[in-house]
Amino acid sequence: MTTVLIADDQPLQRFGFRMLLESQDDMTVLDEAANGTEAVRKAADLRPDVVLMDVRMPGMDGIEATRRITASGDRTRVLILTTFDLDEYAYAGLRAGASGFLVKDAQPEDLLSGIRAVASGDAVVSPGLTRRLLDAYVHHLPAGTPEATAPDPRLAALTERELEILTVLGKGWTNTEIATRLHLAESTVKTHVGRVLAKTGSRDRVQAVICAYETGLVQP
Amino acid sequence: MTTVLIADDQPLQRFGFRMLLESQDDMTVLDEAANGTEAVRKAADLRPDVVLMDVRMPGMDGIEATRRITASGDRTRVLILTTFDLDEYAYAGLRAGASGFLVKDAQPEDLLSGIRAVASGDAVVSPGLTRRLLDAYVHHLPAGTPEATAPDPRLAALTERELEILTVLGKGWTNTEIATRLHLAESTVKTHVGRVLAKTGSRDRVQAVICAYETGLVQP
DNA sequence: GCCACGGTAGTACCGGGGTACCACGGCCTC
DNA sequence: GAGGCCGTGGTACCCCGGTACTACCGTGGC
Repeated sequence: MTTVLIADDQPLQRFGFRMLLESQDDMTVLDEAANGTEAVRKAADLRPDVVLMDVRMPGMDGIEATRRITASGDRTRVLILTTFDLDEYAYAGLRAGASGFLVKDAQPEDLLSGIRAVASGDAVVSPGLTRRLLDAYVHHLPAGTPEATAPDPRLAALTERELEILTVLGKGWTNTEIATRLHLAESTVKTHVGRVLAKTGSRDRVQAVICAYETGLVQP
Repeated sequence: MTTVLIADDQPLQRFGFRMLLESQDDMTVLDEAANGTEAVRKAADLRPDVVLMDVRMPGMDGIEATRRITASGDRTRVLILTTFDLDEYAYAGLRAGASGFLVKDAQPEDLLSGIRAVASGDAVVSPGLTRRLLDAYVHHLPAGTPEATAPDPRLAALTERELEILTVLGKGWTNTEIATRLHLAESTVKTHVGRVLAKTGSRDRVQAVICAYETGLVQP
């Protein structure tokens, strides 16, 4: 069950969100807040999974409230909602620690799936902003990916496929899961896993996962 | 009306996508392709608004096909679909010019709204990847993220002994090793491990180790 | 006194994981 | 064409890991 705190200065807006969220089996609205100060206090009090945060509010605004909530150390995630997808708001909100940024004219389903994604630790931003973020990101990293090609000697002997297998081992997948999701026979998976263990000097998949973390192939 | 070309080597998968898309009033499937070469040819021929592109295909893969399609100068956008969100695929695909990257286990509505977003020039990536992109992006900005993670709630329920067990699980120890090195009976170790798994929501010790890394209990 | 909780330990059972081996097609390089 | 590497698949076997119970003993709180 995902618990939500709604922070918005417009009662009618809050009502709409509450109706939408309460119609879902897996969501419940803990409380509402009409400004940033109230949002920070109630977030600390109720420890909701997600705070639905409006940007423009009297007194403390949503950005500052987001900063304080994410700085508190609680697990609470903030999803910022605004009427316009002005970049200044978005970037400021994301730098303040928000897990997402959606425009209010999004489809209800988008809002719901956004809340679910944020609650599970993922991030969500509206498509228009994604485009701009992506451009900025690709522009910032012209050549390679963060971990372009593994420099760690322990992974040097691994083939592409074996690196792939090691990566999904790092996700905690079982052999049968790997088989179905990669469209392979389980015997093939076992062969690959066996070779990964041999080449990385791991006794079992647990040590292989540790190896994956230590080499930076997968990251927490 | 958004025109779409479906590129996937699995006929059943293509059929599913076609059924879903054709059920929408504003979409039409121009044609299908079973590999990258075919996708490039048909994209140049039919000039679809969007190409739904699978990554893994025999012959030319989806990444290379994406590169050629976006390099052609046509207005055609490419939305990459894959079974799992391995970063290598995502980054490679996005660098190849794709406008989006979604995992196949996404909700049908997410796929549809993704196609519409891409067709209108926006970009879409799956929530999990958004998180990582965002982290990388924010990390590149002057103002850092206040990611001060206090003791993770997933570990809150664990007793001292159980934290100890989880820590040595993170070292890759087997049950018998834990037993001898901590001077316990193996049955006791099993009891502890079982409780750790239950409390951390892990299916097996592999997932528990991942949890240990993600919570920062053990570090690479 | 009693109860809850944490740590310890036991038994029984079964499924998945890991090993050892073999095999075949595709691709590359001599 | 021969050989090697890689990815794929198969069979057979054994053991560890995980589950589902139950049980006892301290300690601390009411």
